[in-house]
Amino acid sequence: MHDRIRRAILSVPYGKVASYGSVARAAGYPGAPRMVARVLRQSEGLPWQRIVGAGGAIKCPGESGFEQRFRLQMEGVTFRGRRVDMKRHEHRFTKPPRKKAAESKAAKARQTRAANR
DNA sequence: ACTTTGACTTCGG
DNA sequence: TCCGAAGCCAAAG
Repeated sequence: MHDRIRRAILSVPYGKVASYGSVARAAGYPGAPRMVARVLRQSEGLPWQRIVGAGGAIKCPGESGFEQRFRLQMEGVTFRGRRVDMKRHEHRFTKPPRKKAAESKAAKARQTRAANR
């Protein structure tokens, strides 16, 4: 399961961010955002700075939070006060490791809607 | 085997 | 906008 989460995190492109919840869902574990955080701490070599709290909030405590913010800005991510400007940098997952007809249909509908919007 | 804890989320006040 | 309570999952103690 760590792998799924890890891959989901790695799939977040440079200059974009994703919420713990999003990553969890994308990995196939909706309702387990806390594990995402756990993986981020244990596993090395991950773009941890791209993972933020719901609404773009920096959840890392102390210095880490400051560093995260700095790194994101380095990637061109803009901030709206204390949070990331999700309107521009929120990454939308596409659930790669999922292949059920119903789900891909739903995903497609979602993307269509997003495109229209 | 039980309780505590955490880089979370959502809902109310 | 900020703070607290409840829900939730897995790893540690």
